[in-house]
Amino acid sequence: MANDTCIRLQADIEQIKSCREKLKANSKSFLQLGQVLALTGNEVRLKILFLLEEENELCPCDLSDILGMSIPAVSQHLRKLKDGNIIEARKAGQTIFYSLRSEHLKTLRPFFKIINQQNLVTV
Amino acid sequence: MANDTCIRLQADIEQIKSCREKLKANSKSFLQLGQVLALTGNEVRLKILFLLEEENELCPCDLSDILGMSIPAVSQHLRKLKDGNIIEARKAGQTIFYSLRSEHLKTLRPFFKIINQQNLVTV
DNA sequence: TTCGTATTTAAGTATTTGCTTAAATAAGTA
DNA sequence: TACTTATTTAAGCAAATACTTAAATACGAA
Repeated sequence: MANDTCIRLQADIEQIKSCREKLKANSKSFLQLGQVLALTGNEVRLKILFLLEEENELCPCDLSDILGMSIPAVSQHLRKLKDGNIIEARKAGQTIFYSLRSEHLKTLRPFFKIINQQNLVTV
Repeated sequence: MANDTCIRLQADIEQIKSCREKLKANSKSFLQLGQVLALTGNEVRLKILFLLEEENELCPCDLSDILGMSIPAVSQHLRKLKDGNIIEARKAGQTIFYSLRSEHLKTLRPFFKIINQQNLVTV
């Protein structure tokens, strides 16, 4: 950056200072929550998470069929969710079942609630 | 897509059908919520929303100063949030104050709650 | 061992994102 | 009127994203 003419003449210096401190105090939260929201902020992944909540567990192959997209595409989304510790894998023979991890349910539940509520309203 | 060998032999056809219907019934929600989450799934924008909740309203110039980034960069984030109907603008002379729109507070509140809770836990 | 199924990984590519710098608006002040 | 301040817009670009196809891995059955 390094360019442009600010801060404002009438800026409230105390307010700005206080805001900076709030950001600093919560920096960890912003990073962590931001990562989770970035993962859920994709329609395909949001659908996958919703389906896992509904069905308990699903495999890449079934998800591919449900979502109408290629298996590698689904697999890559699953990997991101797994890397983000939002889902976990259970192996059963040659099929792998994915399910939600309980740690992030606190964050995810409100989304599912909104989806289900809007469904009621819309119908 | 059109490639690859699925659906699974042991797939539960009824389950797959039911999942497809659930997605269809909620398609509007997935689109709308997905868009909101995509906007919040950026650390800078998450911070902006958090600050607007805390301070009620802020202008691009102050945000630029608080966040330590250029004014055009901030302005472009604000535009996205405004296009997504998450924030609104109030003009006061030559400065423009942005604030959260009440419609999406239902979606956003849980995030702020998580941020504040984690802060308590971490400290 | 060979074959088929389920999944992942890798490489390639078009699109999107988030910044930069420079220029354009818009509003108040001298 | 010209000048400063606050903001937006536009163009350019590097990095990230989300898919594609092809190849690799893992497991089970014949």
